[in-house]
Amino acid sequence: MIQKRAKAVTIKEIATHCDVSPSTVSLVLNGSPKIKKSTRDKVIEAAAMLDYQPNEMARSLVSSRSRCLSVTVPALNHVFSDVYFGEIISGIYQEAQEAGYKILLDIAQESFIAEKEYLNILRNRRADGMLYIASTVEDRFLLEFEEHHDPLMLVNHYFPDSSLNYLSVDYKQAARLCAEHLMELGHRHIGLIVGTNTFTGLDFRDTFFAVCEENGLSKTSLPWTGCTDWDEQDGYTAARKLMSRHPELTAIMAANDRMAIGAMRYLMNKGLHVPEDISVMGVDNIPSAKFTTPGLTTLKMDLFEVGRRSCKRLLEILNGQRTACHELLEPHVILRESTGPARV
Amino acid sequence: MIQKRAKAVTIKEIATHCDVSPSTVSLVLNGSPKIKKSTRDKVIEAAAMLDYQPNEMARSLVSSRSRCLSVTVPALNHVFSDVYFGEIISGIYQEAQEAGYKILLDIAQESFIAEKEYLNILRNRRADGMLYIASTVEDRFLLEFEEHHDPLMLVNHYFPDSSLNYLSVDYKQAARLCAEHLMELGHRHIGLIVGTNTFTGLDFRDTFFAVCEENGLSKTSLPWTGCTDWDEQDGYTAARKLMSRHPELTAIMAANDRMAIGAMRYLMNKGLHVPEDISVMGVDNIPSAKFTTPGLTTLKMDLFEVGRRSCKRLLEILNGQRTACHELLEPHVILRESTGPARV
DNA sequence: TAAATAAATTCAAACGATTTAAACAAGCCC
DNA sequence: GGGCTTGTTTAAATCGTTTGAATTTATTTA
Repeated sequence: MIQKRAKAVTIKEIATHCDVSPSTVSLVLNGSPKIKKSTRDKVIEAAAMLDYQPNEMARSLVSSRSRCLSVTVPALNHVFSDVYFGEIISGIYQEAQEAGYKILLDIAQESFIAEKEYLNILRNRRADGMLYIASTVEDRFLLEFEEHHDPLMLVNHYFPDSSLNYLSVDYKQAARLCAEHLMELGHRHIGLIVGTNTFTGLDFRDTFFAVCEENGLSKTSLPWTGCTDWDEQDGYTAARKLMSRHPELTAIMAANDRMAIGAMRYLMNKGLHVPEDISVMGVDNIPSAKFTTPGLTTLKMDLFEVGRRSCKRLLEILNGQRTACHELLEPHVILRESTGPARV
Repeated sequence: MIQKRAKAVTIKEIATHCDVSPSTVSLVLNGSPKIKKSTRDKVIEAAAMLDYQPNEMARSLVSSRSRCLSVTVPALNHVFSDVYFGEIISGIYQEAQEAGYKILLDIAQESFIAEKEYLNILRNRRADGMLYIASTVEDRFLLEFEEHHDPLMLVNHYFPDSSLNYLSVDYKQAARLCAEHLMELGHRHIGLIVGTNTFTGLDFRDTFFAVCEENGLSKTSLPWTGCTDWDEQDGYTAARKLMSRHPELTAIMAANDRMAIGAMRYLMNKGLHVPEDISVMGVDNIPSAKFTTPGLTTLKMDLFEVGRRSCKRLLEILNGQRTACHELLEPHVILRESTGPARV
């Protein structure tokens, strides 16, 4: 037994009330200039009085535009609890809201992929466009969008050798900034903790090593540990692994702040002082990075802006003002207390 | 110039293809038992072959159900970045997804309230029901729902003296557990940091004091500071204020973990040791509470479950299996290292 | 075999808007 | 007064489904 709702005021009722046709009401409500002022006023007043709300379903049906955007995130554990995604979604929301669009949330879990829901959301007109945040290297299904050329935007990641639209922080540049910061402080033995399940993660790793080697560090003084969850626990475990095999390390570079925080926790548990004994650097500049003890040196990626601008670009594509988007944003170093000169 | 999309396969095309009427196709696709097996198979095969996807807009229009739920959060700064909301939303998503519902995101910002968007979302059939997470005491507009009796659920908060549906952690019980834990450790001078812009926050404060006083603590040994953002910065500032006026405090109780983390940061900056010099306790058990140094003693609220169950109840209401919901969940103490015996 | 019943399918009217082309009225010119 | 504009309004088609009533076809019964 489905609960029945009080039926809403329709355009037809306004029409009856004003003694005009439904078409006239529609025209007025859509601001057509060809309706006489007196009629217009009459209709507008009636609409306000009856508290008319256009039925969005009917509207979408005839216009085949739902004024909704789908935001999809990978199926990580409690994914919305991750500030990383939160910042991006906040940015997307702001831009969408200003343009009169609603946000439809989705998680790319098994059934989502198996049943091709990622295609269907656009096909069945639930959403006009799609923003896919931070896929993993396994999300190859996204490549299907290449042939279907639906309005899709990859947010803060990309697929190498594909033509899919993306807007992302420049992770190669990020790696370069991190490497340079640590080397300037005299570090020659740096342990890297990085997620290896994203293309941006792999880019970060490869570029980080390349820049270090350019500056004369040897591969053997650059141990690293890969992981997949990108969370505090990952960082904690990775730090333990690195330190047990390489006690000579004077710095740990984590490819995001949550892992850096986990690593820092491990080091302090072991009685090491940060940064006197060992430096720790993160990436993302999440809000809590400012409130760790010591404060975390990190990279500001402005994920909010990444979200906002991705959404803006997608809307431009939907409006035909643009056909593609391949854009990178610059990160910046945020200096705090967790990095210092290498111990001698 | 709006981009035009390749028009999708409709029920009519399947009909032509199978040489039956559109009605027959619809009936088959909705699993009606009154279609002959041979016809049924023919239609199903054709639908699969043509990769048919029902147009959800058309569907919603005729059924006046959108199979969407609106999730609304208060207009805090970058609200989706807050794990508190993230956990709840994750829980809501899971339940909704299993029931075949989509999630529509909203933020209760100025325009949302001024333009009565909160009513319109349900009126214009964008969503079938609404979940409103953690309102503030100022969100009195929600009371309008009382007379309109739309399917609304307040998630992890409530409005006193209203009949609105809610499902929330029991914050009075939470306050009791916290007070008892600290007093068992011998604390007699406890500073409280709490947001005063929510009813649950006010409940927490009042109950906390009541329990302490029941156990013989005097009001003067229980200073407190109110705030509104519930974040690390709030906790940091509040701790400073408390400690400068009341250096005799041996414990600080923060009404959520983010504020506790901020407070802890302040105390450590001042050279105080937690918990030897002063204990700190939080509420929520957010993931990073486990990775602070020292680990944060807190209350597990299971916000994911709060979200999941709120959504479940709302769906029950929508399905007519239930008419109201007023439910409280029990919190539990999570012992870590940030609380210890009061210094003497 | 005709009539009555059952099963399968189709018709046609919604649902609530938008939009194009047609209708209508008024004013002007010749 | 017929023909032409110009300015307003409206009828009717459309969007893609669902659904109760009507119709067709098949099966059973008398």
